[in-house]
Amino acid sequence: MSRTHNKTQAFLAGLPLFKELTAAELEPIAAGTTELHVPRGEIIFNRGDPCVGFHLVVFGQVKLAFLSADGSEKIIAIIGPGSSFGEALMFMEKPYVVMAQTLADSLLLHVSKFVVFNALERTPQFARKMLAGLSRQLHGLVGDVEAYSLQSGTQRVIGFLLRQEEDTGEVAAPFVVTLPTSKANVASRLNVTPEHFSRILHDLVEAGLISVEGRNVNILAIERLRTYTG
Amino acid sequence: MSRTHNKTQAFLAGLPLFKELTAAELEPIAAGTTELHVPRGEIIFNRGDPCVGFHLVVFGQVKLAFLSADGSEKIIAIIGPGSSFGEALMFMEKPYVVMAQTLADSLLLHVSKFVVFNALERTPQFARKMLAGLSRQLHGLVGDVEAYSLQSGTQRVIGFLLRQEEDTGEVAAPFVVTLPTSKANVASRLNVTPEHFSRILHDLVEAGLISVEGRNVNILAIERLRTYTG
DNA sequence: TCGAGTCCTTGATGCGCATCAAGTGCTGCC
DNA sequence: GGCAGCACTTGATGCGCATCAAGGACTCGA
Repeated sequence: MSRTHNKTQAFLAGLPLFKELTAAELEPIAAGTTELHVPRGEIIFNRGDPCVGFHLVVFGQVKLAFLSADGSEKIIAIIGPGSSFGEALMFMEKPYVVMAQTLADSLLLHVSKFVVFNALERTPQFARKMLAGLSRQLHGLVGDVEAYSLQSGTQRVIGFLLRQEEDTGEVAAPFVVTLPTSKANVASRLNVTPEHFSRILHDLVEAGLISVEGRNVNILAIERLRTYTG
Repeated sequence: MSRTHNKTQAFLAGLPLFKELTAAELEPIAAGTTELHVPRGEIIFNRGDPCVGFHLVVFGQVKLAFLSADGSEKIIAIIGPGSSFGEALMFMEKPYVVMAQTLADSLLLHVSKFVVFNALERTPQFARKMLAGLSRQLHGLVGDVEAYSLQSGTQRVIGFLLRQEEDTGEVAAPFVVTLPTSKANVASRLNVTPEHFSRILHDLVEAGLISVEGRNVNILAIERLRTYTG
């Protein structure tokens, strides 16, 4: 076992996905895993590229997006440390349908399809974890579809702000939410234009529900925010 | 083994999901499976109901939808024979986020969480199949998100018509596509109002690309349809 | 200290689509 | 045969949001 594998294995062992595996089970997985140091703005894969494994974010930030015919793009997910992406296509033997690009200098792990499939044969807990991971992603997408279909842009923005709060474990207003990336990126993630996003924030400020300083959003009246319709 | 289990087991054995399992592996799964004869219009589960297994459609048709605050609904999937639904929530230990309702008299199988988890422990091929199934659903939803974000209503309708053609294995125009359910339901699935859907079909007829007779849509010029923008 | 680049805001205009409101045609049922 | 009820269409109107077009505001490097 090389030194690199040791380090990789230590990374893997810390992730929820591999938590319950023994060192002996983890070792072959680490052997099929490569570290990727990717500077900000680099493309990890494009739509149409073949998928030979899946990715994990150790640190940094990655966006998943598709490109429209006219060159503009739509972000469908922003992936942070501890999360993975690209599993689904690995199990379908299909090329990627979205592109992935770093939003910040990042350390990624790429786990090859081969060792994943081997691990599935041997360790049922790993299969359960993978199933749980895919299920979570599916659940998230269902939520997105619901938001896109049933809610206005304003409601999606409010929902996003409130979810950030949940994630950071805050309980009562006032408190600060920091946008995970630029406003333009968040806007794309929420399926509105940057201009519209700006106007929505403006309206929420006018209504006395939030205040904004750069990427920091102060939640001033969380209950009124929850019930705000515009 | 009861007679009912025998029949259930025969159903299961015919499904892709269980194709590679031996009779001995299938038997306990059949034992945890119940047949549901559900008349058209019946609700199978509601948002918020606990999830204790997943469903398979043997024959009939099921819609998955969420309800908006004002009582209207948005269909996110129309499930036909051989397909399953509700797996993701089973693996997440969360209540349903959508409701399911039959669009036609249907025969469903409900496979309990318990036997699924047991089968996962024992048979890796089954885990692979489940992973593939979830991946396919994820892939479909990503496609939906792309369509909602990047395409117009007209493009979604055209995409839908062309996909029906793929599914039925047709190759060259002219040929007939039959809508899987009422126009209002298809419209909801495509995230447009029934009125708008009607106008879109009207436009396509005017452009000489299709003709419509009830639920049958004649594709007259498939290539021009592919490139039509409005 | 200037200019250039990024990121964001603000305003004017218009399109896509929903909404509201009547129809029309069909099927079934007494 | 006539009426009820559903599925669909057609028309008028308006809202939500994109688009196009200029600005600010901040950071950086020379």
